[in-house]
Parts: sequence; structure tokens; C-alpha cells
Amino acid sequence: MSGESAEPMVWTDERIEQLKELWAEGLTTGEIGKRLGVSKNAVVGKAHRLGLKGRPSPIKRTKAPRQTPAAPKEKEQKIRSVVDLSAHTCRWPIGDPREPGFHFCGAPTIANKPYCAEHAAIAYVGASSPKSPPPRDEDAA
DNA sequence: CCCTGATTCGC
DNA sequence: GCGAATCAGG
Repeated sequence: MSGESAEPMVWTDERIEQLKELWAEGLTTGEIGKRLGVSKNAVVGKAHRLGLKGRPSPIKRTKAPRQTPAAPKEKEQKIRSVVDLSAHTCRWPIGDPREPGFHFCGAPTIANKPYCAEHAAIAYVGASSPKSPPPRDEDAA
């Protein structure tokens, strides 16, 4: 008949007291964790939150190694589209036109060529007739 | 390899 | 706020 609800793993004053007590005794997080039936992480986590300080283990971590590098935020797109090309911008295609991220070189061109110095050398490789600019792998579409 | 504690991140 | 995960040192 007792309306005893299941303990939702909540740190009650009692448990917190035990935690502080055992912690003050000099027990380690692992010991306290075993005593209270929680993981040492839970103990150290609660201890840290409670404001308890660990005298031992003056371990110092470098900086913020824990970072989520998976945060691709589109803030600025420096991709040159075909409409951004002018008479003095290299029209050398970068990547495959059918692929996303395809763009043009955009570097300053030389003479009256539609390409920059580097790409012009590739385009007009010694021959009288200009070769195909992009080294297409295959056009099996 | 075992332990310790500290910080960060997801729920 | 809680704890696991991760990191850092002994």
C-alpha cells in the first residue's frame, strides 16, 4: 500500500550527504561509486556540480580537445560560378560539371587567353590546336 | 594495465 | 541535472 514511486536516479539530500561524507572521508570516486551503487563518473560528475573539489590528482588537461568538428556551417561561399567570370578571369573548370562544387579557376588571365598562366600552359600544350581543357575521365552518361 | 580525477557532450 | 564518454596523468 505504500505509494513508493521508483527512484528516478535522483540525487536526494541523503545521497548527496553520503557522497559528501564519503568524499570527505577520503574515498575515491570509484569507492564512493561502488558504495552508493553508481558509476565513478556519476560521483565525480555530481561532485563537480556540487562544487566539491578534488585535492588529489592535479591533472591538467591541455585545452579544449573535446570539440565537435562536425559543424559545417555555410557562412560564406567563395565558389565562382560561371556568371562571375569576366574577360580577365580564368575559365578553367575545376572538378566535374555534373558534380556539386564544380567551379572555375577565376584567377587573372594572361594575354588574351581565357585561362590563367598555369591553366593556359595545360590547355595549349605545345600544339597548334588547343586541347580539351578538362581531363575528363569518362563521358559515359 | 590498473587506477585516479576532470571536462565535455548528449539525453 | 544526470551520467556516459573522453581525456589526461600516475
